[in-house]
Amino acid sequence: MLITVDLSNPKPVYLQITDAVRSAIAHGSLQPGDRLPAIRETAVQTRVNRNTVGRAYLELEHQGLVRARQGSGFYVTDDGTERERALRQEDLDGQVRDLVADARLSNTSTERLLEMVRECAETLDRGDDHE
Amino acid sequence: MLITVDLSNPKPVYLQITDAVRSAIAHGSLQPGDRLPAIRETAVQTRVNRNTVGRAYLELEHQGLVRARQGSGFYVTDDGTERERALRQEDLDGQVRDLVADARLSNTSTERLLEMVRECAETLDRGDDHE
Amino acid sequence: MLITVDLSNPKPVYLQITDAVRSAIAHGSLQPGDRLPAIRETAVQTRVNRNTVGRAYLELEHQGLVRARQGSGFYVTDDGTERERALRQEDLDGQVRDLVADARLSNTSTERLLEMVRECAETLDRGDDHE
Amino acid sequence: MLITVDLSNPKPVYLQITDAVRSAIAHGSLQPGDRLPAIRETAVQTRVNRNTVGRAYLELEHQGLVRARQGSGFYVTDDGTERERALRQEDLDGQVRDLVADARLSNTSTERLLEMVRECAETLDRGDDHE
DNA sequence: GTGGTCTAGACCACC
DNA sequence: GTGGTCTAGACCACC
Repeated sequence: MLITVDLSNPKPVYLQITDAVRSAIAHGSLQPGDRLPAIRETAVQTRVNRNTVGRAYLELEHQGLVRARQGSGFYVTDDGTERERALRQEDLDGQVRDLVADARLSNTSTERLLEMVRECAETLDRGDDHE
Repeated sequence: MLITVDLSNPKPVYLQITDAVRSAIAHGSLQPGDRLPAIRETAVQTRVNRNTVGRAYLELEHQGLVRARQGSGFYVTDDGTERERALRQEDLDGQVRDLVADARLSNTSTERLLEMVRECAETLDRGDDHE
Repeated sequence: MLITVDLSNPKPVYLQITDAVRSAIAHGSLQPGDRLPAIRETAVQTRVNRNTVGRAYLELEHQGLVRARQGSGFYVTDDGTERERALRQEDLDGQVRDLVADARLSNTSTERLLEMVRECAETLDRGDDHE
Repeated sequence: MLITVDLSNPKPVYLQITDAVRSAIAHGSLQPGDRLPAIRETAVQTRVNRNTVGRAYLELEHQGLVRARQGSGFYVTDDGTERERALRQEDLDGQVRDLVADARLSNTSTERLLEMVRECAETLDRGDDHE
């Protein structure tokens, strides 16, 4: 798994790191029992301070996705994959609720909203093809 | 125009106020040249501090929707209605983009996403019926 | 002398009226001893409330430019013309001081500032020719 | 960068702070990506309330010069330097237009106005020499 | 630690 | 009356 960090991105660096790890867990490139890249290693590779990487890993531990083993490293928990998917689904559900509510507030019909989502997805697809 | 504030709503009070005014502008109940209710008046009516209402109005001024006249009040700008509609569309566009991007990150297909939006809208509709 | 009021102008109506009267005094079309148009007359002619015109005249009285005579009307004071010119000069002096100070703050040289003033005046002249 | 506040200055404190930051951006001592001194830090250093500093920073954010990152601080935006220079030019242009227009209203010739500006600048220069 | 929101209350300028 | 500025201090979210 590869972790990339963009310092010009307004998203905090530690969140960029947790997102990268979470994506790897969601995609299966990191599975229950797998070890995360060492903090030092990730710090060197991303040119980020070790404390920042440590904080990102600690955050993942708080979410129950990984577990630290003294002197050994961070490992994806047994139910890490499930938890990750559940968390992600919750986030997406919340976003959809917010979007639908805001569309109401701006007098945008459900049909128009669905169209906007479809168009946006297609634009992204076309962009992906070219990359 | 009526401004209501819900303190249990996680959305900051000052944004609830800007939203109420923006809706009134969008719906035409506040038109270019119209005066907003005075800061003190809105403060009393919503039981919110004057400063908070003032901050909401300042925000609206920064968005170019209203303009303060010293000693007189806040008035909807000449292009307030257009600006309001343009801003609203921008906001929704951004939300849709974020949602679609996040759906990708969680391996949610566009079809599934559209379904989620449709379901959420229907749930809201049913809720509206009962109220 | 003609007083015109533009309701869409952000400048308060009563100030538009005092400005018109002051200009008439400065230009000499209203001289010491001359009577101002009656409040009622001006109100009808400008389609503005009588109270607003009254307030404008009161303001002019506070500035020592005119004097009310019970049951007769408002008259330009003996030293109205001088006072008007002195007030106007003061205002302009203050504006010049502010401008020069602000130019300093924005690293604009005096030469550049003089050029800006000259250009702006020429543009106004050209605009005036065409009207 | 050093921010100084003069309570005897009629200019509102929060604008004195925005001016100081804007000057630092214009001069290059604050560049895109640089962090502004923390709100609390500036508040202590200038002996001004936190809210007032916060309001100044918010103003800068509305002008697109800086951007807040939750829990991290305020950072000069990528196009902050350009925006700052464009805003500054706009401000000065507006002031010059107002001055020239007011000079017309008081029958002051362009030549006389230029002279006033020149004199005022020289007086300021002499004052600066003595300091 | 950082910024974000809110209140209560004072005082001011313009009107 | 109207909005504009400022303080002191509380509490919160994110970090």
